[in-house]
Amino acid sequence: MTVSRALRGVEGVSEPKRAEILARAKRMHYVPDMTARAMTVANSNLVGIALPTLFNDVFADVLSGMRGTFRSAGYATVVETTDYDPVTEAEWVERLLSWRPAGIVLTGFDHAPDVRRMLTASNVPVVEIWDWGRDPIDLCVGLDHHAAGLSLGLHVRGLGYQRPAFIGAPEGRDTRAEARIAGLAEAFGCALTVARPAEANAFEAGLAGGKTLISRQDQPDVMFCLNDHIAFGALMACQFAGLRVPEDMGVVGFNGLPLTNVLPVELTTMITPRRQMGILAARALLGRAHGVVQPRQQCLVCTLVPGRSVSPRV
Amino acid sequence: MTVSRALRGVEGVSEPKRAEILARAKRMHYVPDMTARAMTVANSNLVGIALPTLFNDVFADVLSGMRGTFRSAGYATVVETTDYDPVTEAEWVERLLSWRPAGIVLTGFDHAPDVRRMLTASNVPVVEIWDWGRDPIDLCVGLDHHAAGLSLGLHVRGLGYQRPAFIGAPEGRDTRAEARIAGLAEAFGCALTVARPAEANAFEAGLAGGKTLISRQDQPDVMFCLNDHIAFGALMACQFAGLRVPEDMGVVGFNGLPLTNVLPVELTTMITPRRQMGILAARALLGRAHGVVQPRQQCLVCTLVPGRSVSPRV
DNA sequence: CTGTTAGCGCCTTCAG
DNA sequence: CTGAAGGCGCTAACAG
Repeated sequence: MTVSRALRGVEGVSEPKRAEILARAKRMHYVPDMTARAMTVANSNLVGIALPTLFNDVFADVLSGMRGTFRSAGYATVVETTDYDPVTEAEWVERLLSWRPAGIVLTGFDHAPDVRRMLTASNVPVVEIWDWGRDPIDLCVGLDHHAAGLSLGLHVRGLGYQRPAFIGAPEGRDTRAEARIAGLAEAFGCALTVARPAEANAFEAGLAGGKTLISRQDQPDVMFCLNDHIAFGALMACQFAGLRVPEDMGVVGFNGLPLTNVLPVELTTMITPRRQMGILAARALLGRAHGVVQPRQQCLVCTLVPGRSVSPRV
Repeated sequence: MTVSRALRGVEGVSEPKRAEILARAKRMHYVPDMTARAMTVANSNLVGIALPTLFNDVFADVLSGMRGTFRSAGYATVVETTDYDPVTEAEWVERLLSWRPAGIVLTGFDHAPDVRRMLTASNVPVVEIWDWGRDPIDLCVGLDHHAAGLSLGLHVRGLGYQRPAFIGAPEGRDTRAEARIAGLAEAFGCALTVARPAEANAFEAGLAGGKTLISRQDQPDVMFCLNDHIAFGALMACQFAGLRVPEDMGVVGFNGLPLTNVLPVELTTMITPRRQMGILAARALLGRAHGVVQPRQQCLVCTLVPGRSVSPRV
């Protein structure tokens, strides 16, 4: 018992004894058993995180922020990628719950029906990230994608563009895109032509989507892209088609990744506070786990970055 | 006890009873407690994976392959990123061991001194990936980076290039680069000019490194890059400097990412079997955990992809 | 096929 | 400040 106290750094052990215990533990390479500890305290220091994908650096940034915060608070993180599939997510949540996690982070609001029930029943703190504005299971730290679309749309429309198009992901794979498209449509006062290339890789999807849109009868004059990777592919599609950017075609990205600092044409995009979102989500979860009342929803601001990939129309 | 057997799907429960148990468990939202199970069997179904980074899609590919294999075998994965820091890795290994993992995957051979001792003492199966050819802790599934460098070097030298340079990561951040550089040097029979830009982001590092090399007195005639992202940055540096690729400057990447299918100049690169490496590493670990004897080292082959970013010199 | 016994390693509670 | 008792939820081993 004294050993347990000493190793945990709890009050109530004399200094000499504590020192001796620590020394011996080190000498015999003693490793405490977290599974046993988790069982007695009925609550581990594990946090589960479900992200749609780790490709393209976007959620890798979010994760990086979260992980740093959790780690310095002494929590271990278990990451799963769902590939935007609610069923995968639900299965993972179920398995994760059996580990008695201290908290769970999910991406977006689109979950399998069971998930909400399982989570509320389990009474584990939950944070939903990235999306914002709908009814969260517990807490939410995200972005207003509709507002982001609206803001981008107003900026670009103000430059004189009139025939907006959107390059996104395959149907149902990312509902944030729908909110963004709605915001853009509101800004332009018209529906957008939407390309949903099937390519799994974002660069290739951008290239394919760009080609599709360029070859349309009613060629758009600006292509909004789901993310910067797709925007790069779209830029290349313009180049291959002999279209000048921004004179013949505008291109707009999303996320403000470092990639955009290296492109041949300075990309108009919107910086998403990914790392900060991770940090705030982690803090919210930790606060919640420690019984501190948290705001139910936090909406982070995005920053428009005007580049040369759109310019005033004549 | 019968419940335990039924829920685990073990032999020796009558069909009606099993059905009833499953139904009741479902109805009452019963979730088995993995911490308790892990404690009794003294071995969880958790696999720990340490990767240097999840940015740039390279290790995300490896991870994707591993995860699929582990998942279908019923194992959960815990991923940590070390940012190429052996100390971070060591701390993580220590924490992980307290969860009694079924296995551990590490990247490369450069570990803190403690790590090897802790792992051999713990008797947990270990696979080291990505690198190859040194003395593994337990098992190894990787690439021969020296051979890859040699092969790329011979190809490019055969085209008539004579002044090779390399754009890599900051000192000590990636020892695989050293092996690759050595292979290149062997192919060219001369030392390479090496740029180690400090930029954290690979695209920006490539741009900065390319600029540095281009502005040198003894300008190289070909730039080998640590990875395709850096190669893209280097391509942009050439474009900004008014150098034609491949006429004035050759550029060579590494990894064969989808990105290379979208570049303005078809990039000469080397495909690394990342996903396959993940799958094989996972299989090796699972086999080991089930007592099947595994080859101590597996070396996967890379595939040279000749592109137009280097061409025969006149 | 079903159930009983015992113990995994730790921590809460309560006595010295 | 230190230790003894008991139990967390599960399963291996052993009866019935």
